[in-house]
Amino acid sequence: MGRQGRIETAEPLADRRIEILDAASRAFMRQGFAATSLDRVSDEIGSTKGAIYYYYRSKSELFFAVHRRGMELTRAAIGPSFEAQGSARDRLHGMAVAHTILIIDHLPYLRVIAQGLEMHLLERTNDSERAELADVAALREANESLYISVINDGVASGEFRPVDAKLVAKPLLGALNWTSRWYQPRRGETQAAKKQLADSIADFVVGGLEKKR
Amino acid sequence: MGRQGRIETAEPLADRRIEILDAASRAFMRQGFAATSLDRVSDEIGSTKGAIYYYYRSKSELFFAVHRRGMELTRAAIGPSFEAQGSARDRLHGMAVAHTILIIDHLPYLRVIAQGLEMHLLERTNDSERAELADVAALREANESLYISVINDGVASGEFRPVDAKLVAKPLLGALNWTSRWYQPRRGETQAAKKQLADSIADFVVGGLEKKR
DNA sequence: AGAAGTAGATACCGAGTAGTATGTTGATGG
DNA sequence: CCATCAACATACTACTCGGTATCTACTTCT
Repeated sequence: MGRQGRIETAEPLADRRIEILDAASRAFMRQGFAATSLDRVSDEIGSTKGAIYYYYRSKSELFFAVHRRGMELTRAAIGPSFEAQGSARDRLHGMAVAHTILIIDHLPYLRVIAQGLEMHLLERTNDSERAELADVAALREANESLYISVINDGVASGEFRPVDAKLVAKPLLGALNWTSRWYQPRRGETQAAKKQLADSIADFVVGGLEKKR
Repeated sequence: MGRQGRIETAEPLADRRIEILDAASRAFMRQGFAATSLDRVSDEIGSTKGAIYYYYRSKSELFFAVHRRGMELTRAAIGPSFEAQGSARDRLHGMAVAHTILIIDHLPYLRVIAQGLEMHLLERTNDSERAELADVAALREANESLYISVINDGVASGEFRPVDAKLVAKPLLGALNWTSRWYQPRRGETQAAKKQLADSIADFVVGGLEKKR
């Protein structure tokens, strides 16, 4: 078969597209969407705006692509623990640990998606942008629904207090996502140190649901 | 005594300044700092840029003023429960409830401060702005330290698990602040409904600290 | 070698906007 | 009733930045 000249249906994002996304995520993380110029994004990879516009049709499309990738990374990180066998408590704990370590390891993407899609994008926007926005929002909700589901499992099994899962998922995700706001990368931080941090946070969110007695 | 002609030493922010701040907080909430033009802020009060520049020297100064007011509102909201007599558990619960209700009732300010001072303001900034930024950051830390303090009280009294208070305060505040991101004002929401929501969230964060046993 | 496509670079335009300089109006005090 | 000042409004400037139109170097296929 040799090399594939065709694009796979899964379309694994060409290297250059990822390089641009990485640069964009760093720039958006530091300055936010509105304050980031495409010139600065392209500077980040020693290139010019032309390179970006070759791969993305607009600034918003680039922004959405960063969000999409962040959501997909999140889904990939928490999925395994969600699907694992075991108690709801352990599954949730695993999800929270994986989520937190993901934030540490991919801070730019995760901080950008934690900032949220700024709302002015919702206002004056064309159809294709509106569709992409709905799409990204769906990915976000899909990830949230994994948490809701495991919370409900824990309530059903009696491991957790009887809570409104949809409601409690909000502060739970807040506790996790907040990490992207305060965490500052430490040079040479060991994997064990990351794990310890993630465990602390996971203990906190799981504890918020467990029965007392 | 009649009406006071003098400004109090505490300088309770003249009405017009608050009106401008309210408008600015709404605009910044919707569009973020960079994407909000001062023309739009002044439109919000049926005025023009001139009015804003009469009271504030720059867009950043206005932004800082919104932050400052948000921090002060927060401090005023959580202070009483913090200083109350009683168990650490109850004090923390009271702080979390008050904090959440504050978010609901003053969403624009609280969402703006939850978004954080965008970092590009830190970069190319003059001395006075740098000073204001440090000032607002100090207010934020002061509020956080109230939470840290009550967590430590609970650990000392044995009510809470032995945790690193400074670390655990992060997800705790994340759980609370996140409310400003997902909460959408409900017309005619009763005080009881607000309280119920706030209780759920407070239960969650307190539960994250209590001993299971 | 030539043709055609790929992967950008460069130059430019028009819209939006922070900040400023100056004009205007109503109230106040003498 | 005039001068002054507070509280803005208006007009303008300088600059940034998204988007586009055009140009160029390199590669691949024939």
